[in-house]
Amino acid sequence: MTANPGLADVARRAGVSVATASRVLSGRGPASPASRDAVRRAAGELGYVPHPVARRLAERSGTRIVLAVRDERADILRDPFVTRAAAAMAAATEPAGLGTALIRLPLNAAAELERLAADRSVAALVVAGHDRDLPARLPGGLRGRTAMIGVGGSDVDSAAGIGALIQHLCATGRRRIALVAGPSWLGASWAPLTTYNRLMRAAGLPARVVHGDFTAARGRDAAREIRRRWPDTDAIATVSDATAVGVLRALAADGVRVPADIAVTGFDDSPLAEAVHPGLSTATHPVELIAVAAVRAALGEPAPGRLFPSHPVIRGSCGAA
Amino acid sequence: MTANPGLADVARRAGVSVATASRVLSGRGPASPASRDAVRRAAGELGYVPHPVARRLAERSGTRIVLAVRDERADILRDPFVTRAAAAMAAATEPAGLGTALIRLPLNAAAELERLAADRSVAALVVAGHDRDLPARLPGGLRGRTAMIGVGGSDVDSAAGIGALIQHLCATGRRRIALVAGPSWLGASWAPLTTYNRLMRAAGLPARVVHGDFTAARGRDAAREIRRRWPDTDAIATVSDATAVGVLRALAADGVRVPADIAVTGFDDSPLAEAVHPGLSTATHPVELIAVAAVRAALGEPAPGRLFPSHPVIRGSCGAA
DNA sequence: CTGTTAGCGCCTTCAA
DNA sequence: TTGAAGGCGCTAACAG
Repeated sequence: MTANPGLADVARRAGVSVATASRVLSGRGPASPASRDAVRRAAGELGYVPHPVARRLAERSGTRIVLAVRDERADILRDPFVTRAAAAMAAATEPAGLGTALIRLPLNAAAELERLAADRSVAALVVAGHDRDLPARLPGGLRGRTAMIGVGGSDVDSAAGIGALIQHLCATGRRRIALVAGPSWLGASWAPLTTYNRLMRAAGLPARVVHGDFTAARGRDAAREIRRRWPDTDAIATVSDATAVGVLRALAADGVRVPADIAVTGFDDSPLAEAVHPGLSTATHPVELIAVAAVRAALGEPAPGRLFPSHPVIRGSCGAA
Repeated sequence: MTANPGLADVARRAGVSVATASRVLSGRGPASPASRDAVRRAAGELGYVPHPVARRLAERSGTRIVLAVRDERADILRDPFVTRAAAAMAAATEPAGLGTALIRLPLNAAAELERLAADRSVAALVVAGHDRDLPARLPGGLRGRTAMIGVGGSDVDSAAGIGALIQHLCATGRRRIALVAGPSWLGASWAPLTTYNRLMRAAGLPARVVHGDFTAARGRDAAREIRRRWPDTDAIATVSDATAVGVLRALAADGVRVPADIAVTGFDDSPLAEAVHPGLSTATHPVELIAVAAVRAALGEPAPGRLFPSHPVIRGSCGAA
């Protein structure tokens, strides 16, 4: 077996020029059915495999997608949400001959953004955990090849998912429902919060909100704060499984029965949800679909959608009172 | 601001040829101190950023590392271990201008391996979850640029980590210690198992082994099997947190107290371990370090090591009897 | 619709 | 130690 056949070999065997072979194989320019067939057949017979790197160089398009996670925490790249998204992107970029790179972007990182914009190996950028005004501060060179995960980009319909859980709580007799919301600076916190407020108002129930941060530690504190401020609370909804786990731990430690005394719900449907006892009622978070949609959007391909459904998963933590 | 400066611009400004500029900036060929300085300065003043894609094309080296996970389960790419490893690799490849791609490799996947070998965008391959004989079946083109994660490659010192947990069990008075080992076909199952056997023999204790598969469901069944076969068991060690969680669930459901009646240990120090109640004693699994070492090894760079330490993390699940 | 001709930006022999 | 020249493999104008 000789070295890898190149486009020239295919063209020669098909009796056409390299330009025509290129057009056929890359699916861009025009080509007659006849030469189309000839090229395809020749490529097949030769076992031709295009060289993605050469292709990308010629079309000046870069060979990798960078997932930039905006967060101040140094260990954010180990966060389960981030690893799931990065892995999904790495899987999604494989068939295209591309790769995925992962980077943390401190909130104030203009220099890093400039560097990414100047790096011609970057085909596209996907940003997660952004605030509202990031798009405006994006270097010009990145515009048109950047997609967002979260508010304003590919996102989970957290309002629907958490809304369904809250309605389930109402339907099963809970009347004093508190919410551990997300951090107020994060855009993603807004939808669940307004949904909660709307549902409480519609049902004539009081709104009881404290803010969390997606950690179990804060969930613990939040649970205690809620019980101190509103002792008759009979349900605690949260916006992340990790937070809900913290709530469960605090309630168990304080001798509160779940779900008999207080029902608890999470969000994400992570492995945690079915590991704890009682099983945590939660709602799904299709991170993989979202990540893939963001990749396609960033590459300028038709994306399969922007808002992905979240389905409630009912387990023991919000059973009958 | 003009377009991105190229090597030619740098060379012109430094008063040397592009060849010399290339030698200096790529750090390969010889170069006199004088031209070295001139080139470096020119590059700095121009804000020169090399084009990784062009460079890789010229040196025929590929632009991405592929992580291939060998498993029959279609959803293996969502496994927390896999996502952690993929994310770590995506982070590790970023500074080099490379990317990471993720792919599942069925056990019998010669064709896929051939495809990877023929794909010139693949700089290197990292294989996880392999069996012993994979290296021998690797296509020739992949040899020299493939690294393994697990037995025979970059791995966690699971024998030490799990050994420490078992010794802790012994030291705290456990005498009937069972092990839920890994699947027998997996090379990684061997080290913990032999360590367990050795420790039991040394302590004059009976060996009680059943096989698991890293799932909670199997952990449940394994716990029941153990209690049926050896009713006086007072500790159950496992080789994964997920399995241990299944064990905990089964014991709780059957009215067995942990740790009073039976102590339980896991492995991985995953988020599950501190979410469950009682907290799961486990040992750390430095997946990130392992993944990075595998990347370096696959790229032919000096790797920081092959066997990474695992430290026990003691929580409530193996407290005093 | 097709072929010719330049690149894409860098590396690397080779002779000097 | 240096420079000139020829790739790396493919795409993209531009005539035909």
